Amino acid sequence: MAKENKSIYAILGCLGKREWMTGYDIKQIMQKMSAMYWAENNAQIYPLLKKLLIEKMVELKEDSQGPRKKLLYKITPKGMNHLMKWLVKPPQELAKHKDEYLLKFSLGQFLDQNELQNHIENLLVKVKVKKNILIDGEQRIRKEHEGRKDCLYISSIYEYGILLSEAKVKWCESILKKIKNGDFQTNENLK
Amino acid sequence: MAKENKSIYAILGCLGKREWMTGYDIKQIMQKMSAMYWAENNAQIYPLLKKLLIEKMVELKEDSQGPRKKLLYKITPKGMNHLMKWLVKPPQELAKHKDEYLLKFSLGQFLDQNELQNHIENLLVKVKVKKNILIDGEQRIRKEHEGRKDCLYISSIYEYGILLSEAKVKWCESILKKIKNGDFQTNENLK
DNA sequence: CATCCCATGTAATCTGTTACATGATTGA
DNA sequence: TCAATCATGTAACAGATTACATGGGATG
Repeated sequence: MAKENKSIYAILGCLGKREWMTGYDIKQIMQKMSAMYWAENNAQIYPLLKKLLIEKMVELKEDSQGPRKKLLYKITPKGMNHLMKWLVKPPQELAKHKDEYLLKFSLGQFLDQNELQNHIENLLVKVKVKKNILIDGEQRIRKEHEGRKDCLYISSIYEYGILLSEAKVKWCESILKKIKNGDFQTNENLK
Repeated sequence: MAKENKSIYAILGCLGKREWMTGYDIKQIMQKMSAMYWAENNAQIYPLLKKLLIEKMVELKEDSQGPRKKLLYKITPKGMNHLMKWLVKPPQELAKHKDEYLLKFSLGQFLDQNELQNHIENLLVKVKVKKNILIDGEQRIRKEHEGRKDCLYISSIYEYGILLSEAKVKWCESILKKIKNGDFQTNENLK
């Protein structure tokens, strides 16, 4: 059985929340979500919008009023129905990912101790930066989305990212302690 | 600039740790790693091994001794050098992922309260199961890999997975509390 | 005698990324 | 007037997934 393309649900979901959005609007939203749980780029969004239009999941309105031409999309009842059917089904899998940091770390025996330490310090910095971005983002969402139906959902997703970042910080710090303690077998000769 | 295919480093990394492995052996290892940070399936491994062979990053030995023919690969100095060059470079990005649970959760306003609750309970169960698998896995690694250079690396990666699982459990539980408290705006009419 | 594991692979399809092309408006 | 942002898109390529094909050996 062909796997369903979940990207279309991400797009339909955006359109379910707000009517008459452009492909560009959707891309902007996706970009914000991408930090947390979903990424989509415009080489996917525009063709998928066309596909959804052909399947009558969305409808199109051209806006020539404003200064420039915009293509505005709205979800149809058929599209909403399609979204809902998928939404109520239990998700199939936990998120899988390819993590370059962990791949390199798993091969740490081939690195010098200071190279290994650099990688983890580098990761720690990035995770801390991301955590702060998420903390700010959550504050912003609480204000901007106040009163909106999805406010608590979105801020909860930020909360999720923050909790995970904290766990990662904890891990990095414990690893750094072990590295400095010389616990890891590294490669100080070859190369 | 074309993005480098990191899958080849995952394969070279496996071969860097142990000589004369078959494609099947590599696949088995990848399968274990996939729970944590890297997934690769055999439709990628076999063609990549051939590519690596052509590029003289690995060498091949055919084993006809045993009951069935095996193709055994070993990393070459050139391959090792290629691996090392990549390994010392700072990783470029934090892991991105598409998380179906979070996507559905972000659209929770379209679900009934009990459907929303089901999704999170479902996630909580899976995360707890995964956490226990990782705890067992870490124990096993500590024994099986004892004395091996990568023992602490691999067990640390399990530790990473465990810490993240714990953070997820914490999140699910706090969300469930809020759902039961009726904090989330859900859709009890439509559909 | 069936099923699972070992072992190697391919074809077709789907998904994702990069780079590019185009051009208007806004703000410093 | 220059850069950033708004806005829509495509081509080419890279990567991943599914399903299939093949067949020996071991276990029950």
